[in-house]
Amino acid sequence: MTGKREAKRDALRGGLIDAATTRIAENGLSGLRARDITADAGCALGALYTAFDDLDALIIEVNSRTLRRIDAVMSAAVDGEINPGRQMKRLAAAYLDFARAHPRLWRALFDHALPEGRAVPDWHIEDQARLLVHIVGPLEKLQPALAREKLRVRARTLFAAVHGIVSISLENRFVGIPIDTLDDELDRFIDLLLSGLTTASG
Amino acid sequence: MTGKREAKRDALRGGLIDAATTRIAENGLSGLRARDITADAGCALGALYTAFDDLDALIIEVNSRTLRRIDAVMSAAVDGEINPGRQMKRLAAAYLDFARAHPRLWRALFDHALPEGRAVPDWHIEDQARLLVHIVGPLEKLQPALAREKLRVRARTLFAAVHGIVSISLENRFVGIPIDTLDDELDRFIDLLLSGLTTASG
DNA sequence: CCGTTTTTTTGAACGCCGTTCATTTTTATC
DNA sequence: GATAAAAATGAACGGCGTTCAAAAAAACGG
Repeated sequence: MTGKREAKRDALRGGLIDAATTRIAENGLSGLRARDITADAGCALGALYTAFDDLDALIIEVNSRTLRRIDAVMSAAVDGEINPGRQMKRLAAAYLDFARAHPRLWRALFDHALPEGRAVPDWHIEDQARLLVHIVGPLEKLQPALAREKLRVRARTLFAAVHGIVSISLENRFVGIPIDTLDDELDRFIDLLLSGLTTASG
Repeated sequence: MTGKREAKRDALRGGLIDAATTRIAENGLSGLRARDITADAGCALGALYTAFDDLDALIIEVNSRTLRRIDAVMSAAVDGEINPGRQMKRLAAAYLDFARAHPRLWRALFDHALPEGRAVPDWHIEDQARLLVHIVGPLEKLQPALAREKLRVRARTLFAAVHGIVSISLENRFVGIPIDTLDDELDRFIDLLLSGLTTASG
């Protein structure tokens, strides 16, 4: 029974991730406290540091889960749609929907920054990069001439643009948009991009 | 000499804003400490709280200054250029340039969030909104049919899109772009928007 | 099963942070 | 220059992430 200890350790890690996820979803990243998480998870304060290097490492786990959830809704969004333009629109709408449904988990993805020197683990960068694959699909149908690497960069640019719109809207920066016109506004914006993508050569 | 006290108070406020600005520019918002600021400004720790409600209020002052600086470079960017499309490109380039030249001050604008309940002062919202005016100018030449309110919303959307691209690039999210291709990539993106803006009716 | 060793868990304690407030120092008034 | 009003001071407070000596649990040999 060597696996007994491993299982216990994994259960502890899972419980802590669950507790942290709930706390972030309810109070946001800035309201996250190690003492609250461990109390919710039913373990001692110090236990957190036996399961993770520090609070940042735990947050990265939560964010990784969130990215996988977004990955799933984006996959579902394009399912059954062949037209690349409409795929783009569905992807943007799915992203907006997720952000609106889980604003604090979604914000935690971008609010969390490691202290000065430390680097984000490669596997978590990979979690992020996976989202771009959804954009690359329709994009290469719209711009078949684009080379592989250019395609990745362009996909990131388009994702970033949509993210910026969703982000600044949900944060209510620069005077708020009525929330129900946001869907339309984003849809119009994708139209704008598609119009450019189909006429320009890249 | 009733104004003596006011002058001293203003000098203290100014010194603290200067010190905080330098600290943020060098170490970022997360490395900002009340004790460092007051030491740099040559006053006691408690003095900060006689000049400002709290650290957040001081940060808002720094951010307000930064917004005015961005406002200035955006004004300068369109100066002498009449073509609205080229104005758009210059505005985007100016924004990117500022962000790249002062990354930590620029990031502080978006990283700083007040604790749960508290609202951003109206005058600071106004500082933010002023940036959008620069976009509204060329945009209404490109889409004269757009109504006043729609114009403001659309300007915000375009700003947000550009901001998202700059933001995600400078933070090196989703695998980094070679930094020298970022200018090109942003320029291409504005081309895409312009192509859409001039063909679509909005 | 028990005694012994090894591993894991625990939570009091540490150092650092923003903020406060009794005290001291400076400024204003007569 | 004496007195009153205002402002500046920095030690002290409560709360935070993190550590670590001590306690508890698990593993092992007989």
